[in-house]
Amino acid sequence: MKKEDQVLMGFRDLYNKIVWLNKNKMEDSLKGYTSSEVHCIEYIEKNADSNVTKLAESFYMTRGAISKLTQKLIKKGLIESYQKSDNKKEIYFRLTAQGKVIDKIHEDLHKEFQERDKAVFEQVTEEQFDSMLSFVEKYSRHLDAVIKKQGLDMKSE
Amino acid sequence: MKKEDQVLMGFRDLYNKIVWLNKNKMEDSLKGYTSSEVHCIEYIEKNADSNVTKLAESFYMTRGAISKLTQKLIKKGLIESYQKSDNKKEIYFRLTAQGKVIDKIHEDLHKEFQERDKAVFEQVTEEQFDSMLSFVEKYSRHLDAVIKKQGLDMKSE
DNA sequence: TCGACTTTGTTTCCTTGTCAACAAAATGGC
DNA sequence: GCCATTTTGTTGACAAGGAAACAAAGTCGA
Repeated sequence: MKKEDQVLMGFRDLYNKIVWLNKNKMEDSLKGYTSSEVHCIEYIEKNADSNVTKLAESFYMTRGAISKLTQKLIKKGLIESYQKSDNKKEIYFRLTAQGKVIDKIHEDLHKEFQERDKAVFEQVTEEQFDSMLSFVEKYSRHLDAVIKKQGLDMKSE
Repeated sequence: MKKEDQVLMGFRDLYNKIVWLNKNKMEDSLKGYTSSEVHCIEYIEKNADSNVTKLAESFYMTRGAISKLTQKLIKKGLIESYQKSDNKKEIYFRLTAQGKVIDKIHEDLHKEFQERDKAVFEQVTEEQFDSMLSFVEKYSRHLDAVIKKQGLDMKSE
């Protein structure tokens, strides 16, 4: 097998493992909240004026799904929506006090994960970090270009 | 932000992007087949005597989900099940001729993806490949240990 | 060998997300 | 300014996957 395949498959397996493990741990610690809900809360806290469309693009999900998710979070009292005086279409979100509590717990959990994996990262040299970061950025930019090109292609079909 | 966070978030975003892009392309080329179905076919072709449990573990999905998925693939005539004379419990899968056709198309598509991303991988040195592979392997083994430990912990609860 | 425990696959109910159609607001060319 | 187009968020029908309960087969210690 080619090394690029090994890398991609290795990443896939590693990523799935991390997601599975952290999801289990999180839904165990934050009972009553799914990992989707918590990630949504995290994003809203970190990004001012986030709305359905931005959340959907960031999570590679449909607007429909995000719309339902945010409505649920509003019903649960974790986020609230607001609008700006010069735009009656876009609807933005921010955390409520209760939402901030959840975000804080999630943040602590995140630190716990870091602690759990510290041994692995301690072995990584600065050069390795930079090398991986540069790879990720290059690849990501490349795919953005592909997506952009494809977007144009789709219109012409 | 710490570099380890940058790396992890970079990988997460990159991975989501790849999955989204390839999924779209695949379900466009292989109309009538979802990416889950195709991945299931791929796994069965590559792993002799695969069964529901092995598929579930490999995909980090429940056995229930895989059970339904394989039943659908059997109905579609893409895979068939068989048993061994000394075990009346385990049920294995293999591809039918039609399944192999789909697998072949998927394989070609995979080569197309490689071609699409060739430019990125050409810039990666042998050392970078090895460094990333070693990181992935170390991290993966570390998480396996965590999962194993957690498994024991759960029993004791 | 027998009975308790484990493993394997299936089923039912429920949640989550997609798809496609839609309404309302914003935008842009003329 | 007006009308066609685009953007934004929502909805309902549907499909995919998870959780839990289950039956049937296998395993293993006494």
